[in-house]
Amino acid sequence: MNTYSEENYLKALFNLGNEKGEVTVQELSTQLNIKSPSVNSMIKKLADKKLVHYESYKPLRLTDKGKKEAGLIIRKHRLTEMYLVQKMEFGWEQVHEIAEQVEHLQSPLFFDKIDELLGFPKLDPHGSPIPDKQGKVQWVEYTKLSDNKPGDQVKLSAVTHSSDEFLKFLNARGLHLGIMVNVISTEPFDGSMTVSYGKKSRETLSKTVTEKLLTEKV
Amino acid sequence: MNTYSEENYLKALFNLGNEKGEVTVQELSTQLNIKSPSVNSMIKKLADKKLVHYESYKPLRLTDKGKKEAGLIIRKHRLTEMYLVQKMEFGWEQVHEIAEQVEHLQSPLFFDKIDELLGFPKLDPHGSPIPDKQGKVQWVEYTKLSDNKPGDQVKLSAVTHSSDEFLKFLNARGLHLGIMVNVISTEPFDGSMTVSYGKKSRETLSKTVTEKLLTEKV
DNA sequence: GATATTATTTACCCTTTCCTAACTTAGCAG
DNA sequence: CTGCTAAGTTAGGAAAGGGTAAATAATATC
Repeated sequence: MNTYSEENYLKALFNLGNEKGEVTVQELSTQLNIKSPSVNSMIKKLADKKLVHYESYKPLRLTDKGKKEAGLIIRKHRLTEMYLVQKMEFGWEQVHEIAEQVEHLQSPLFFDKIDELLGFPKLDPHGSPIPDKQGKVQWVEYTKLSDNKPGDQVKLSAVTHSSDEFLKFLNARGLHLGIMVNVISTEPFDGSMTVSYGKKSRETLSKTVTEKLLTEKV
Repeated sequence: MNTYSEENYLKALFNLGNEKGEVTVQELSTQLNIKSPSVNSMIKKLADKKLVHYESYKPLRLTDKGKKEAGLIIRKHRLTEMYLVQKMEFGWEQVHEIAEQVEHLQSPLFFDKIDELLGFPKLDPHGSPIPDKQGKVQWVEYTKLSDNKPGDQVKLSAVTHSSDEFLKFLNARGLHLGIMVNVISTEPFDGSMTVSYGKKSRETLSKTVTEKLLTEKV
């Protein structure tokens, strides 16, 4: 079994991995708020446990074993978030912090029950896929809102960040998952985008926001 | 805030305390499965934090501050157990282990919500009182089943141990909280007791069992 | 009251996971 | 190709929370 700290490293490696699954020591250090020498030594420990591919001065990559274990932690995190929203009346902006703690609980019984009570959900409240019991993630193809063109009509399906502030920002503007968004225009200068949705006929969103929103064509 | 380990010490001190609230190093050591020198040094740390009264070679006692913090941990434990049984379809014999972990979560929001969803319960699934938000326990006066006399009719209201094996033993015999029990006879030799309840007209229980069952006169 | 036993404490050590300071390597600018 | 910079690494150390072995205090027994 992995320690609390090891689990956090695995999760961060999983979340930070680019297309190739590569992560630098520095990125990990920033994400975890742990200085790089400490990260370095923990990575060696994870490499000993065959969870991470490690070569000096090369980017880090999870092994298949590491990916699986990370996936299982993320599964617990996302199942928890879904349970908190669906069964305990929490808002989608409140659940991340609680799930950060609950994900470390060791009780298959507990998470199986959550899964069952939720009817084996495939997505969490932020639209992220819930890994299966083998830790495998079923990737869904989404397009960033920022990559859409004027005239496009898309469904808001997921967000890539779930910080309290960002989700409150969306709440305040009536932006929730499932809503249809029409792209009216884009501003080449700063990448901002003017859209309409629900009762809003004109709303301008900065690129910082639109690139964190994932959409599907309908 | 206290660490995970400190919380376990506080809880154990609370649970082991006799009428005077006294606990020996050895009792703590046994309960926590930690050798006494380690217990001794942790106790000094807790004494520095004003959570425990400590004098060399004297029994240990929680301070008022210590009692309060222990009470709040036990509150989280018992609320969790109640939630697991009432809202998640777990059996009363399954919830202790999960609650041992959940009790360490830091999220007032989460536990307040549980409390609310349960309708502010006063007792957990084993009949133990749930401390209030100040960590205060409302003691209820129960009599051990073993202290009753032949002819007594009592209600089974609580158990003093919640190990999986003991609760399964009770389940197997149809003994659940709230059931009425009639004392038929007691055996002076080994302290065993013959009782009737529900559909059972004769059932003999060892003293080991009857002294773990708490009853009320009706 | 002396001695034997048990409980508690002290001294010292180990592992985990973090840190800072100093060094090394890789990659880029000129 | 040389040297600079940034990223990564090594060395050494601290705090937390465990452990063993040995010393000391309290308690029980004769």
